[in-house]
Amino acid sequence: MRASRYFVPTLREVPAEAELTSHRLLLRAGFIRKESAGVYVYLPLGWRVIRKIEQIVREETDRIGGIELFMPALVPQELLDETGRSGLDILFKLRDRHQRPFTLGFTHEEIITDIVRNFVSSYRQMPLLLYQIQTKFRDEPRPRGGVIRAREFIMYDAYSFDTDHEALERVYQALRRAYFRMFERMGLPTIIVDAEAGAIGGGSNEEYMIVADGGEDKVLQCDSCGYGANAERCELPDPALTPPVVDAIPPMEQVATPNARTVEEVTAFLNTTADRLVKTLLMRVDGAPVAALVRGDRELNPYKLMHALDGESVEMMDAETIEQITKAPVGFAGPVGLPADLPILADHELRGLQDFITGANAEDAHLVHVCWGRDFTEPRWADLRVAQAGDRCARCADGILREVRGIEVGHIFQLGTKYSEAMGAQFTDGEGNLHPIIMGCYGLGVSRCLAAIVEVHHDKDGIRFPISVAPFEVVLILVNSEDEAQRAVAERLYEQFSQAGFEVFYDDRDERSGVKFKDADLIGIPIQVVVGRGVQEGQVEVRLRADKTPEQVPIEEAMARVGELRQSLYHALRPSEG
RNA sequence: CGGGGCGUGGCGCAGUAUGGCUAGCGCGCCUGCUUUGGGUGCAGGAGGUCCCCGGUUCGAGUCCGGGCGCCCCGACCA
Repeated sequence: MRASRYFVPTLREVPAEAELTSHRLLLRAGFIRKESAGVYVYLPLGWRVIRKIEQIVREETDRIGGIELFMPALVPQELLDETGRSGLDILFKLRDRHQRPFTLGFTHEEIITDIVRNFVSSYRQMPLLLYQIQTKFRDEPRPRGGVIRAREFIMYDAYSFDTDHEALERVYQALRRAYFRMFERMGLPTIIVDAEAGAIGGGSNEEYMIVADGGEDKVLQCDSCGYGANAERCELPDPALTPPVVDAIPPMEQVATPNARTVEEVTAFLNTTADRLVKTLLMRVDGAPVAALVRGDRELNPYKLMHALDGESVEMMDAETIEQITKAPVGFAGPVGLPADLPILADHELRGLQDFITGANAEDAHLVHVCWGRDFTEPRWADLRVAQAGDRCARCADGILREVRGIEVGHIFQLGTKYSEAMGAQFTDGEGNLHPIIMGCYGLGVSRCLAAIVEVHHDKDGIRFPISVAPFEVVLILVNSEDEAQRAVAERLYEQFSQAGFEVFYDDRDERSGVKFKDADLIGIPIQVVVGRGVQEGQVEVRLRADKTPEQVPIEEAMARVGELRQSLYHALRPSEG
């Protein structure tokens, strides 16, 4: 491709809207352009990268027997009604001329299940692994970081259909390995972590994370066994604390704490520390009220509460109900004197704590010297609090968790029968009995990968693309476009490289060399061939974007040398397993 | 949804407090000359509903009211 006839709108100055490195570079290098909040144009260079990512994902899925199809972006709302997802607040909704409601596809479990329930009815038709690469629409509350979190984005989504859980486990593991291969080929170093399923639901699921400061997710990782989990999921071990002896503890007493509601206010007023305090959070799990207790300096993980009760949804209780149940304004709830039928769960860390302070269920009052077992029924113990850096690992004896930021680039789920049961997708087994199909789903953010790649591979001058996903493999820079000798050599090399099947971007523009060098570095094409004054001695310069150490090469050997470099760059990105 | 910030040629910004003539600057763009190994220099030029609507005023980019859009932090998140 000749730069003089291509479309690369690079910018010298960074648009004020961009904060994140990858966002700034993608805008400056002319890869993307914002159309609206979270809505982007992929300009020619950006689109080439997207297509390379797609191709890698295709190859790796096809390799394990995946079959590509393409589903509509317009999803009839009644399909989502079947699974109860039509009310999600992130849906873009619209109506056709007959007022029939539609949703723009935010993920495609319902569509694929609809297809499968109509065409798959026998165990002989499975296993089946279908996938697509398509635009997804989600009306995110807060789009962020360019294409990191967009409202319209490109996603790969695969769906597996099997007759039993062993087969699901097999295909899940196959995808799990295929994902690692995909990310390695893109030059993305990922870690895999346990995760929450969110609105997808189903059974076990894992996320692929790129460790990067710009990441949105908090990830905890064990320094010893490597166990990793999204902070919203991360298990903590039961510290198995021995309860203190209650005999010597003074009787429970109510003290006035005027206007002291928050942990900070109460501890300041009573001149104590937050770890002497027990927070009582009133929640609803599947709509049913429940009280959750965590130490004053800890944070409740609502998902853990939900899982402890085998629930499917969790929310904070509204203020009105709280006041009804505690007979006090919000901020003074405590476990003592709550209705007998209200379940109370406590974080197992609290087992080692007696003689604590807690809300009195009365306005402007707290209780001190409170003991469970003595002053209220012993609660049910569970892992309820949010994990944080420094906590012990739940999976090994002596590991300590550390915290990193991560960009979620993939998420794989064992769905089980959640969708097949809701939508009546059944098959007949060898004995003629009907069963719900066992499903899995597997998502990968294609456009988010573009941002993640830049987030990982850049320096002060611009992007440094791994060759596998670079918009072009080689940039050919004609230093002085007025110099006939240089131009002749560059034209000849361009011709040869193109003939030989290299993806070459030939900067033949009538610009000063500085402009071309700056642009080449910004755009990040991995191999640079500079045709400059060296042509007088019959030489051109070959160098890598990554280190820019120049190498003088005779013109007639340039292509062979570039070929070697190209091969070694691809070689470095070959997948290590599977 | 809560908090903060912003909206002026393609990009980055000044001007707004204290209303006043043809709305400025840098980059980019066009023309000519110049320069040609890291965003050259000089000269000339084009390009603007000052986010929108309404109001106050002799006069509004600037003041008042309402709305819209965008960014960041948090909540949320597939």
